[in-house]
Amino acid sequence: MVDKTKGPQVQSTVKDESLIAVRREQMIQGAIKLFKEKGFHRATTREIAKAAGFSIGTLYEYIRTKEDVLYLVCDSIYKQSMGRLANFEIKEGTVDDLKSAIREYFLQVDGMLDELTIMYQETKSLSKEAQAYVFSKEFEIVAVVERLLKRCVQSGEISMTDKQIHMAANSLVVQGQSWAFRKWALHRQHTLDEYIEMQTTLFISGIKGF
Amino acid sequence: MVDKTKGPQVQSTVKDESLIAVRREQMIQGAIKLFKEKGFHRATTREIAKAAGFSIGTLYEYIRTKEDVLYLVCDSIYKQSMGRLANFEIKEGTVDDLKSAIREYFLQVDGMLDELTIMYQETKSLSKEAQAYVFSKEFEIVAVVERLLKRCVQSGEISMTDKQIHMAANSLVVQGQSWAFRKWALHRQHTLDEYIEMQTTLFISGIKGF
Amino acid sequence: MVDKTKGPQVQSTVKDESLIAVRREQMIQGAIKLFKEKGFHRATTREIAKAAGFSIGTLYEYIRTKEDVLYLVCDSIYKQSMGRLANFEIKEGTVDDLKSAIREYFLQVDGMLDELTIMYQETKSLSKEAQAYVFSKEFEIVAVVERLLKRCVQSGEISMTDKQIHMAANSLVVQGQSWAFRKWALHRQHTLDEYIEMQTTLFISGIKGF
Amino acid sequence: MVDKTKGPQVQSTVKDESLIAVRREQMIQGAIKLFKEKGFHRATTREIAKAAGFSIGTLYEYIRTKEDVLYLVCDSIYKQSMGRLANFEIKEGTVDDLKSAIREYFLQVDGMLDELTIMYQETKSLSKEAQAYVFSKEFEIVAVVERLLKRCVQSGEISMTDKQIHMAANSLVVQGQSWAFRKWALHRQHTLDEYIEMQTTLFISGIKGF
DNA sequence: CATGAATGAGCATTCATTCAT
DNA sequence: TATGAATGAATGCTCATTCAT
Repeated sequence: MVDKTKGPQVQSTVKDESLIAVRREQMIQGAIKLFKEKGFHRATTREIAKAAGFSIGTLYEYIRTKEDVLYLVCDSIYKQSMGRLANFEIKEGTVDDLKSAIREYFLQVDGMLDELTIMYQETKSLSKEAQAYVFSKEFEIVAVVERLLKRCVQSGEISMTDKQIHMAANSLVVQGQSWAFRKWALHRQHTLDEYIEMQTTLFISGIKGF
Repeated sequence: MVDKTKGPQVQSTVKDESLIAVRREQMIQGAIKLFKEKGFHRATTREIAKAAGFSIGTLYEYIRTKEDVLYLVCDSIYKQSMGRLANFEIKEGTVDDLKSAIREYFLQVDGMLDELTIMYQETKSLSKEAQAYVFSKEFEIVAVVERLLKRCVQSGEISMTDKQIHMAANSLVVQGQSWAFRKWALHRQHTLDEYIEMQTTLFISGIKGF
Repeated sequence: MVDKTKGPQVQSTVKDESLIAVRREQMIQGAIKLFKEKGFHRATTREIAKAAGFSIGTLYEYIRTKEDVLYLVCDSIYKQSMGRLANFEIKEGTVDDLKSAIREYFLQVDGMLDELTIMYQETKSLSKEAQAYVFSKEFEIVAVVERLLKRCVQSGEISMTDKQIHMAANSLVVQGQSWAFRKWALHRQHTLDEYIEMQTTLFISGIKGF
Repeated sequence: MVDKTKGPQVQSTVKDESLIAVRREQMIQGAIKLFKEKGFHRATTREIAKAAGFSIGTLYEYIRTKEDVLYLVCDSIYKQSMGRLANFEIKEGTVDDLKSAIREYFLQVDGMLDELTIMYQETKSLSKEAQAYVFSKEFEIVAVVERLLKRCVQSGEISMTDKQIHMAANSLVVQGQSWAFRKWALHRQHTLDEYIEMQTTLFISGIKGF
């Protein structure tokens, strides 16, 4: 049930669609590496082109403005995380399912630490339109968790109102993301497994309190 | 027990310390307003000077680089939140104390929504040195919560290991901050009171699970 | 007695002369349309190619530089006006002949308003060499008028020195062209017929004053 | 009776009005020299700044876009010619007055050959708004001549309708300007005095024909 | 011959910072 | 101390031209 809504499309003067895909992928990978190092604002278009492996002129054959690069990067990251989240859906409504879903989610976050950090720090540099699209993608992720919780409620294992579900889902998602954007605070004190275990306990006990 | 560690000092060609204080306060207030609107990178030094109420020349009498302004702003915001957190300390170790501390903290966050958002989005633009200082301030905030939890453990009301305390304190702090940086996701669905109540339940039940 | 002097030749990698002629005609028509709208400098080679109906690569099979396009356009316009002027020659030397020649010339100008405006505004963008050629074409047009006047002098209907003839011929040509390049000043106040009539009176009475 | 209508104002970040006047004058003089050589499009802003005697940064303290420079140049040229035309007005309505006014006008054109050529070639590069303003200045010049002719009609020395006056005034103005923009065709054949004399005869005899 | 992707020199414009007054 | 004019390195973006397919 992945949302197929297309966000604002980035224009290209190149016609060959598959070439566009290839070049944009190069661009995105180069840009992610660069943005990690210096952030979006300090990265120049020339550096982005170089990191992507082509010239500044070629870069602009595939985008219209520098902001387009950021948008493509953010879009790509979200698509990547949504892709990984898709298999959460097939689970039943037991608490054990929830636990393994949480584990799965945290593992995914851990596999995309830099990407998620970029997303968190640079989204505000997008146009309002692009921001809205990125936020809609974030909503989808929260919605996945909400659906998991609803299933647990339906199965009678836990009891929560819709508001509580919405709030808890947001909390869990944020908690996961904090493993990325609070690296400096968390990674030195906790291993990923420890952290997952503790977060799972905190969350499961927490929602049982409702 | 507020930490008095001074961070990297910002140089000024002006000698009158009280004048420096006055001008920097003007600068910080103007800059916060500006950064809210356009972010640090898009705000120009001229605009900052204008927002502060003096000329670009005067601005540079009180700072050395544009980054200094951001540093002063971040420092000011942290000092402000630390000031408000100070009274948490005087509480005893009951769960009710903890609950009211949580409420107090969330109220504080709600009173500094824009400031905290700026902090979250712009910290990465600081020099490594200044970032380290700002992070140390963040650690202090977490430390306040850790101390609260420890007192609860000491009073026997709850039972947690040090690692769990560290992790839970971080979680709570992040959860509070998310009220600021996930405004778009949370404020339309929940009132502040609702949100505090749910977060409190989630957290208290959660840590009781340890 | 049309001058057959060839101007600087534009190189092409294509060998089929008739194909060259076809493609260049497409190019010239497209370019005229484009230059009307945005002028030579603001029109890109891509746009020229598109307006001509082929790709940028093909465009460059038939020219060497963007300036070549302008040259071909200017050359084409002059050839067109020279072609139309050719029949002036066959007239005798009466003032009535002169009058109808003037009318004919102004009608021709009116049929090439946009083209002449392009010529007037863009000639300076040509290389010195190409400019010289275009000027030589302009001289030919003036020469046509000079010959007309000379015949009137020979027939005894009017009396003018060579210098006066040269100057009057230039004046008439400019006056005609001004119907194109001062459109904004003249077309709202005068119909073409009115204008021709007044110009004819002014000119004929004028030269009779010599 | 110089028109004092202000055209679109060019913004400056500099506050000192008299300094603005000085720097813009430097800019205009440098730009005229440069535009003479290479035209507006081929002149870079850096070259303009250099020709004006200051840095690129300073240039942009006094204008907002490159087009502003062209506008300032055109405006300055028109103001200059209008200033010189002002004294035409004081004449009476004799044909001799007209003759000396014509002479005066042609002398003025001769003193502004390059400037007028720039005007003729670059006006089209201005924005529609700026173009409209420049055209209105041109209308004023024509209007001066119209007034001269009207006075001659009133004094009974010649007889012309309003339409004829409008058309003749335009013709005379164009004829004068052609001394500048057809330099290559006229200056080699005629001295200024010769040219003025012939043009005067042509024009006076011409309008007497109405 | 035709195509269109690739190239990079070149350009307008911005903005942090300095310094003479 | 305060001011604001001057500076020029840096940057996003364009576009004429080339060349492999």
